[in-house]
Amino acid sequence: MATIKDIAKKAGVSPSTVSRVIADSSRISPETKKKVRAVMKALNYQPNMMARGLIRRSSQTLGLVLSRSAESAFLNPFFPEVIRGISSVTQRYHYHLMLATAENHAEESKECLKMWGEKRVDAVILLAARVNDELIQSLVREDCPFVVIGRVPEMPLIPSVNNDNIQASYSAVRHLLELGHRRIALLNGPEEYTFCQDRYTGYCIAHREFGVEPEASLVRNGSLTPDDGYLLTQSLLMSDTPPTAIFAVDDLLAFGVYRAVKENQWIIPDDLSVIGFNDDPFASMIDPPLTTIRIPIYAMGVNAAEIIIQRLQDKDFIPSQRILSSELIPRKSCTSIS
Amino acid sequence: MATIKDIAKKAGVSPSTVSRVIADSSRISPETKKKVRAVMKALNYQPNMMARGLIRRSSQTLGLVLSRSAESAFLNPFFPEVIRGISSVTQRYHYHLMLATAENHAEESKECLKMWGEKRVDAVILLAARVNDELIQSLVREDCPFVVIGRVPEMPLIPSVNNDNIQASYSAVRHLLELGHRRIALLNGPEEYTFCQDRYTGYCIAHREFGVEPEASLVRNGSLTPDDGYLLTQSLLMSDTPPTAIFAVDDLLAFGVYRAVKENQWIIPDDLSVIGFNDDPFASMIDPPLTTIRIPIYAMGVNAAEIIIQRLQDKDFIPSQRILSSELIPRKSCTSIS
DNA sequence: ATGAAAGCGCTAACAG
DNA sequence: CTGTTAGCGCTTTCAT
Repeated sequence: MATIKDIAKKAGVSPSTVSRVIADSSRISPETKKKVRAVMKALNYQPNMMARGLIRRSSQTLGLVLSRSAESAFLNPFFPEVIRGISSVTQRYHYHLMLATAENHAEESKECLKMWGEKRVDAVILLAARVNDELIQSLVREDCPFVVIGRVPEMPLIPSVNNDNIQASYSAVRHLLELGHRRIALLNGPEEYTFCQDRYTGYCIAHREFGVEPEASLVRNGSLTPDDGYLLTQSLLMSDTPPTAIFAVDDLLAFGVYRAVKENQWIIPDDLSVIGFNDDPFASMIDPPLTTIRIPIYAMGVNAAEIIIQRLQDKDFIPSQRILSSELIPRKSCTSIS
Repeated sequence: MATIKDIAKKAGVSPSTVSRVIADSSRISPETKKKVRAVMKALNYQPNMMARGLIRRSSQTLGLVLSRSAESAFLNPFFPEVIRGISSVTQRYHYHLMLATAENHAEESKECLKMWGEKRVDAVILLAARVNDELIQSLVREDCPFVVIGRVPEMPLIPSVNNDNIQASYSAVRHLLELGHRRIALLNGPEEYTFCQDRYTGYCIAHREFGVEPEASLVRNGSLTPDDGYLLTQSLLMSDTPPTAIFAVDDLLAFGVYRAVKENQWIIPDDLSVIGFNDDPFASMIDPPLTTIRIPIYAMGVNAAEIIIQRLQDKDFIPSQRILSSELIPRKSCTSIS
């Protein structure tokens, strides 16, 4: 492996000159540059990032932290898509991406802090389904630049990117209310997830706007799985006054709804309108195609990476909290009430 | 940030002693160790990996390379799952994982070679849907340790992990043949993907074993999408002698088959038996539940990481080619021919 | 059992 | 415009 010294010797200059050529310093004569670059090419020289990073105190690397819980929560489309978004930016800025996975919250924090402490990364991106206050505190304390994808405590200004869960949920429920529905069930995920809290909030706001008081018995929590969607729907349909519509905070839950409905010989949308969330690939394939909400996952990755890289380059860049808007995708699973 | 010198000073020893304590050298007295460790804890010391890596010539990092094309090919479950498998191993061995994504083959190779050339990674794992001979050659030439997930040229012994595509495809088709089917269509993916070639091979072997010559008109290629599954099936069903069974090399294709069949008022499995591949989460949710093949994605990640880390630790460890077996998951989409 | 010194490959004053 | 020098934080002979 050729080092800067090898290049220097072969080109008949000093190592510092080579270093300056690498940095494309303006105080090196064009001829020298050309000569040095020729040698670099000939020897297939590539700077050693450990040496360079050591002195520059930068690894040009971003860490992405996702706990096992986040993986299962955000499930399918989220994970690859957000990474694609992040990568597109890291590539553009010649940054790199390091992944830290963990089985649980404690591990997650440990891994993350370690990456930073060992100087493997210049900053981290947190994929946070729930508020991991402890980690956030530590990161702040240790002076590690970071950005959160998800909702964060509002008081201290923590850079973050999120989709508009409240607004999105509001539009879904409003859509149902406008179709005349008044008994709208909410199939929600675990309460500790911030996006579930937010989607619940949107559900309530829409109701109040239409002068309808949200009914506690119509709000159910479960895990974000088809099985729980199925179970929850079963019990809902069995009740004395079943809902005429269901808003599921995840398409996977909605798929469970479909199964329960079919088993009860009901028809979607005639007997029950359904809206999901996420626009899972299967949402358009199921019968009838599921009305759902599409969130800008790729863009969230892009924004998160941009925020943090900007923060890294401008020392006094003020990182923002960005909220990206989602989109209601109307398909065939909703109808107006007769 | 505390350095080894700070620790040394505070503990009243030399830097080299601290270094030995970190390495848990046997030639340091227990008391000294205890004392030094106490100081390390007090100052929250963490070794700087750039410095350590520079001298040890190792980043303790694995690179994972996946091209844009691979992402869309392996689609959904593959990506997160294989990463989970890899991570479980990297964590165990205190390695780290760096991701390199790219928009195309050329970029992919460039990024990969760069990670290695700059010494950001000690080795790389290739997620290869098609043989990228050029990259493999370069890696060999540059002496970069690597392992491929997918099929590789057999001649030079390249460490790799793959699932048994031929065998898996063979069992699926054999299953159909045993049920009495003789006109079995193959919905295949792009021919350049090695796994598609292999699944075609398995298809042929099963046929020959049953004394049936595979019929060219029953073999169709498309992209691995529901849309192409739909289109291909349409044309198949329209033909004079439609198949009685379809083997789709990906569940996504199979979902398209379902749509076409339904549109033609046929019934699965009564009028047409269907087998998919991958055991996508939806395979069990669709109606009727899809018989499919489950491949050990997580285990493939584990094996790939293990092979390469072993290779890194034992200089003369001979890396193997491992083929992991898949499993036919019988559900409700197949029946014997009347 | 511990310390001193050299150096991994690079950058960045400081000279000239 | 270019070279010399001094480290970045760590490991590792080589002494003692």
